[in-house]
Amino acid sequence: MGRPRKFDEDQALLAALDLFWTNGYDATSTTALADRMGIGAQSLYNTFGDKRALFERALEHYRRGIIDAFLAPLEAPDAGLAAIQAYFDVVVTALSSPEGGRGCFLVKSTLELATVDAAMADTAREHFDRMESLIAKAIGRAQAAGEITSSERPRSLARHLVVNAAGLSVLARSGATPRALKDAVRVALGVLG
Amino acid sequence: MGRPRKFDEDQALLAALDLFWTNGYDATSTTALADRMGIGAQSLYNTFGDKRALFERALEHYRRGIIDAFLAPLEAPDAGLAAIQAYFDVVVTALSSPEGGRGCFLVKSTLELATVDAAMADTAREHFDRMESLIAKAIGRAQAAGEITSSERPRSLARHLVVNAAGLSVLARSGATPRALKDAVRVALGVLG
DNA sequence: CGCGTTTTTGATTGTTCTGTCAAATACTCC
DNA sequence: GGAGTATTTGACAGAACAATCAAAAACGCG
Repeated sequence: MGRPRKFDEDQALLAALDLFWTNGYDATSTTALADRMGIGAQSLYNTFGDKRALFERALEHYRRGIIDAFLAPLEAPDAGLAAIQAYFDVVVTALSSPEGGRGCFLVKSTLELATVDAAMADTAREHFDRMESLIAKAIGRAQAAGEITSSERPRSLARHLVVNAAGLSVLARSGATPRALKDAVRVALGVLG
Repeated sequence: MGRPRKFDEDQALLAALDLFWTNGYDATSTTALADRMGIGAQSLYNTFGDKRALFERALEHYRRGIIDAFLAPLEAPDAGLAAIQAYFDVVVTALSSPEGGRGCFLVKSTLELATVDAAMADTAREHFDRMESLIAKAIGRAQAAGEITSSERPRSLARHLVVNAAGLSVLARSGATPRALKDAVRVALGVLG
């Protein structure tokens, strides 16, 4: 039924994510989006609704596709110290890649939109809460296993690590060297003892 | 000579800063700026050049007026551990205020513009380098004085604290509670030993 | 008072923005 | 092969955008 699509929806979504990621929401025009996605304006609106809906689809895609992959080690039911270290290793490696200077898309979007857009603010809070919770659980297990000697509450330590994860994105976007990021992470993880 | 200005330049600049801070560069229209500054469009262009120049004036004002005040304790020639603690105390307090949820204007601007604007990228790098350097010096003094027991290099510890300072802005903007921010800072400063 | 100077005012430029319209096109099902 | 349906195409509407123009207004100075 109907004329078939000439483009792949996921691929177009990835192209949109890429553009939003580099330029931000406001600085990305629907024309530039359609061009980069390789489709016409009407196809964009038919398929994704409007610019805002497209952005949310892209952000959702990022959360499910990229963030979830990063957090995977921490989702394991027996995640402990090694999972935390693995997470930060992967993050620093990603931020050190040629494209890594863009930092985390969710962090960028939060800073651009959270003060004026309730949906974005909710997404941001949800994300950071989830991270804090995952890390806190891993820390609790690691403390029980004696991998971590710090007697701080798991939640406090987790909050510290979440702040560090977010800060890394900012520093990466401001041109910090991979060496500087590694340095910061080593010290940050040092508090676990 | 000539017709006198009806507005105060610094006051107008503060209004512009406030708007850029809340909405970001791209999402702030020149019309909205002129309205908030209480002047006509032509006065804006006469006085500040164009939107971009106005933004840079606002950012400069922020750096000199606000950031410098925050960093003042660290500028003292004998700044040590207490100065570092004082800096983070003030930052957390500011971020916990009603308006603090906006986070640091420089951090926000960096994430919005640094990947597409070389001048902004330079400013960001310069700022974080300066912070790192100031904190590293204070740490060096504190280590010499025995206030800090960590044997990590001052630069590594400083990098860690810079990442934390940046991360606090992100978390504040995403709605983290003052308690969470304090928690994170306490742990972050704990590495100094 | 009137001249030169600077700012304000209000209209207006040309561009870009998001989103839509109508017609042409390409498929499936009957 | 024709009917029905969904997509593409190219043009385009209306609003908002950054920036400018020309004339009126408000001062200091002679």
